[in-house]
Amino acid sequence: MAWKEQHKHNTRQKILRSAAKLFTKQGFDHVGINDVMKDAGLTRGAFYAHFNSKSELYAEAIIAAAIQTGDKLNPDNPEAPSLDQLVQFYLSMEHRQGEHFRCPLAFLATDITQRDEQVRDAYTLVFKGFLKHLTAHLQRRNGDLDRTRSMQVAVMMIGGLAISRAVNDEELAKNLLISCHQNLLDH
Amino acid sequence: MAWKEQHKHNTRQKILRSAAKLFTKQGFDHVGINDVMKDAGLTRGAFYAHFNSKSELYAEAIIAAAIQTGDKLNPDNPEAPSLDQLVQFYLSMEHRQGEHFRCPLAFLATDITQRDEQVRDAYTLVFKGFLKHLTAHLQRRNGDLDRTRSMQVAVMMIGGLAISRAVNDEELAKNLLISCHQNLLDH
DNA sequence: GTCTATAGGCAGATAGAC
DNA sequence: GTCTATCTGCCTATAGAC
Repeated sequence: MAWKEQHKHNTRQKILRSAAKLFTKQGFDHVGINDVMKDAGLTRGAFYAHFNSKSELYAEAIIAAAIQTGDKLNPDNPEAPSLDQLVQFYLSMEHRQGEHFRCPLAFLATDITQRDEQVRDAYTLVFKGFLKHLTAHLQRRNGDLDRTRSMQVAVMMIGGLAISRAVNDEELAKNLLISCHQNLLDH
Repeated sequence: MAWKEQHKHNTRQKILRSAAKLFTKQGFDHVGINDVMKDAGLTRGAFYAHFNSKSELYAEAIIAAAIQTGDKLNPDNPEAPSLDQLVQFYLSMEHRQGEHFRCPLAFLATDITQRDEQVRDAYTLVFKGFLKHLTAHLQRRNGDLDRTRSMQVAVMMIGGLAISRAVNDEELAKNLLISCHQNLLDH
C-alpha cells in the first residue's frame, strides 16, 4: 500500500503548489477552494481529504511558497547567488510583476494581519528564516549589529517591493526599487 | 434647501469616517457595507444615495483616513511635530496596535494590490503626498538626493510598521521597529 | 480519495414604500 | 434620504455514492 500513500502525498503537494501560486497572486479572500482544486486538476469535494480548513491550507501554502525559493537565499547552497545578486532580483520590476516568482513576505504582508494564529505563525516562521539567511550573508560585525542590520535590509527589501506593488505608477514604482537598492549598496 | 444639502454632506462625512476606521482596521474584504452603515448609525439601503459602489467608498475612505492625520505630516502646519517626533510615533508599538491611529499606507499596503484602478489611484495619491511631506522635512541637499532619501525613509517607516504588524511575535516586532528607527537616526 | 449534490450562510446591489 | 424586503450570486464545509 506504499504507492497509495505516495499518491496521496503527491496529490497533497500538487494542491500546495497551486495554493501557493494562487494565494500569493490574489490573496486569501479572492481565492476559493474551488479555484485551488481546479488548478490542481481536482474538484472541491476532494479537498477535505487533505486539509481540515482553508486557513490550514493557507498556513502551509505560505511555507511552501517560501521553500520553493528559499534555496536562493540559503548561503550554504553552492548555487545560491550573492547578496547583491539576490537584492538585484528581489527589488526588480520583474519581481514586482510577479509572473514567475512572488515572495510571500512582500506579497502577503498586510493580508496576514487579518488571519488566525496558525497563519500568522507560518508567516513569522518564514520571516525569521529570511532574517537568518540575511544575517549569514552579512556576518562581518558582532552578532547584535548584524541582527539589527539584517532587519533593516529585510524591511528595505520586503517593504520596498510591497509598496512598489501598491502604487499605480510604473515610474514611481521603478524609482522606489532603485532607491531601496541604492540604500543597500551604500552600506 | 441649503440645510438639506448640509445634512447630506454631514451624513456622507459620517459614512466616510466609519469607513476609514473599519477599512484600516479590518481590510476591504472583511468589512461589509452593512458594517459601515451600522457604525454610521444608518442601514444598508441608504448607502447608495451617497456612493455608487463599495469600491468607490474604499477609494474615498483611503483619502479620508490620510487627511485625518495628514496635518501631522505637513511641515507648514505650526503644530506639526518634527520629523524625529513623527518617526518616533509612526514606528511605535502603539501605532502597530492601531487603537487610535492607523496610517492607511502601512495598514492597507498589500490589500491595495487586489483592487481596481480608482482605489489604487487613491493610494498612490496619498503616498505621493507622504513623499512630498518627507522631502519638505529633509530639504538639505539637492532635489534628486532628497527625493531618493525621502523614498528610503518612507519605505523604512511604512514597510517597517507593516511587517511588524504581520509577525506574530511581540519581541520581534519591537526589535523591528527599533531597528528601523535606528536606521533613520543614523542619517 | 474523489466525485456530485447540497446545506447554510453572507454580501453587494436594487426596488418600492414613506 | 432612509427604510425594509428581496434578488442574485458566491463561499466554506459536509453527505453520500462509487
